[in-house]
Amino acid sequence: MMQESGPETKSNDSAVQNGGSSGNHLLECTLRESRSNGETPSLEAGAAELAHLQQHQALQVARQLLIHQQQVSGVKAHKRNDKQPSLQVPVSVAMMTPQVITPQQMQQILQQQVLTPQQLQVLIQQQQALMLHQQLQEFYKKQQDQLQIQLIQQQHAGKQPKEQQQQQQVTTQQLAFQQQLLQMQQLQQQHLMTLQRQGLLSLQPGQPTLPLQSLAQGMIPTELQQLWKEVTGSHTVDDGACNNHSSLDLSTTCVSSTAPPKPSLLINPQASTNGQASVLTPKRESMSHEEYMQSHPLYGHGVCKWPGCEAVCEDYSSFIKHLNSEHALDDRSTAQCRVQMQVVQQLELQLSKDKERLQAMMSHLHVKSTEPKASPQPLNLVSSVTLSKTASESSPQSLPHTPTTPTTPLTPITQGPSVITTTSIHNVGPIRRRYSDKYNVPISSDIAQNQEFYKNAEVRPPFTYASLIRQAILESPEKQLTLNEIYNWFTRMFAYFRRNAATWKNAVRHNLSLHKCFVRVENVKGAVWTVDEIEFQKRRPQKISGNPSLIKNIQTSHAYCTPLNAALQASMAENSIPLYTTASMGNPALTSLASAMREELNGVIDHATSNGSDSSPGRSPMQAMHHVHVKEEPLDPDDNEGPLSLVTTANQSPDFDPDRDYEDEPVNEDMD
DNA sequence: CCGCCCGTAAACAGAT
DNA sequence: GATCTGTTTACGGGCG
Repeated sequence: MMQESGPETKSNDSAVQNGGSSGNHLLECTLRESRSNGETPSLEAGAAELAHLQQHQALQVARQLLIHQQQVSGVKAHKRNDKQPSLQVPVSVAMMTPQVITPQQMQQILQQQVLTPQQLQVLIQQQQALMLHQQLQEFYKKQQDQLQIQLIQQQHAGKQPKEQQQQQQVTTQQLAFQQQLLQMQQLQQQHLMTLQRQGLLSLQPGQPTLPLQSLAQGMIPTELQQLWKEVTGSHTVDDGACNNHSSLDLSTTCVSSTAPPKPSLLINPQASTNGQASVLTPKRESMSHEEYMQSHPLYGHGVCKWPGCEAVCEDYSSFIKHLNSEHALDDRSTAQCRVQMQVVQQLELQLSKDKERLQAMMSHLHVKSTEPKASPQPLNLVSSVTLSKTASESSPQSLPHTPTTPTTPLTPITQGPSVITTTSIHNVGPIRRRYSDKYNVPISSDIAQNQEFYKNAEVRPPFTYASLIRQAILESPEKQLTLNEIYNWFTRMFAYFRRNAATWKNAVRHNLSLHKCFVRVENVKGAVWTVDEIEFQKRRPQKISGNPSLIKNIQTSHAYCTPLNAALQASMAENSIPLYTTASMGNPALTSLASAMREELNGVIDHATSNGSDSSPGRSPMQAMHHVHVKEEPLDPDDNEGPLSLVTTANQSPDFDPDRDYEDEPVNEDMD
């Protein structure tokens, strides 16, 4: 791991001359930056100076809020790098440099493999936040310039008039400034709110300050509160320990932080006078021990945060009193606690699912995660995901990755996000039929479109051996292959066939012999196999082509033909969690999370009316999947044409080493 | 229930 | 003799 945050921070520190040794580096830096950007060094007019000071203070407060969101993960990781080493470096890099990372830089980071999936996610989110921040700063700068121009104009033009006039003018100016300040603040608040709603703030894995309650309060209060009321009937009772633990568990699970839970980012600076929030602000040092101890995860904004309670408690002691009286240990609170645990479990599950997804995505991009993987033996994607009937105990370790990831990536990253978002996911349908034969092109187009996916994810292709063999032969220049060449095609094209060689090779031979469509042709140097297309077309009578119900045979039998999204979808479905996609970046539909929890708790799946969205091609892959899952859309045999944008290189990627001895991997390797 | 398809396992034989 | 190649049989699951 590279440790770039150190020098970066130091340079910033040394540059700060204005006595701001409070450790608030980012704030200082940002302010310094803004100052150096457009600020006239000296404004002599007293009133104007005052106004400017006010403006600056307001800006400072506003910026503080903005910067805070970056600080939370960045600085904290920096300060407690002993606790969060994994998050420290890249995040700090991103945070210390108030710039949006260029695609090249991002790619470099990816290629250097310094990012864990969590870090990557954090980074992306922070980049978005940063971009917003930059836009805001531009706006502020303009505003500042405008203000300064006005100030200077006032200064120069106001020399001659009477003092009274001047004062009046100053007052007017002040009012105007204040209005502008207010406007800016409001704008900033709006941005913050937007960020928050989009989950960019509170869903950051690196942000240790937003446990579930914060989510509930800050994000979708009505949803969650109502959910609680629906589930629990009403509210009351318990000592809060259980709930507390659940939330803490969640937070620690998510971000490995021991920081006490705190309410979500406070928009209103006034609200920061509430003791809890001070942890997030530069005032933290000044917070007394007593105040700190009064930061109860169930208490915030003068309200009891026990789910469904919302009782107003004037102070901490009254809250404690309320807690002990209303939320004492009894059946109801125990039940609530259980529900809360379920909520937390679902969130954790969701997290692990997203981690898996990220892993698969990164695998697809040939990016090896630096995240430590405890399991030495490569776990099949399918086995780890699809077979997750016991997904609740699926550990993040069982993440799918490709141990046989080719050593020479063919710059797949340059293909951009469209590779992963649209194609692989859409085309590799959840309830994938085994494309055999008759469906004309699907197999070739599917393989071509998902080439990278199949090459790197150990997912069984949803085709029969016969179809695959035929495809291999037809892809060859002379439409003929030796058995060994067929083997090589399998291992080259599909990561899945780099294991259990004895099994699938036997199957290949079996199929070659069994099906009349495969014709063995004696050659000078041995024998080659060709395809008798007529026989091949004869193989399957017409009945299949019009029968889409075959599509389930894989999922229901061995569940090995379901590629990534299918697996995830299945896994999510099994756990009644709809996928909210973080891959779509920007709108992780939190309402769906709430509805997911509701479903989980009620044991009812009723998504059909969730958004009433039709199956427009513009929907996200996950939405599409969800749609499929919910409505059991019959799969059109031609459905794989979809909004595909992945056009992987038609030529075969040389990222597979045919000399490598894939076939000698022990068969029992996956017998775990 | 039957027949078909498919995947898997395995026995066997011939060639290298 | 070991391995590869090719054939054949058997079995079980899914599905119509």
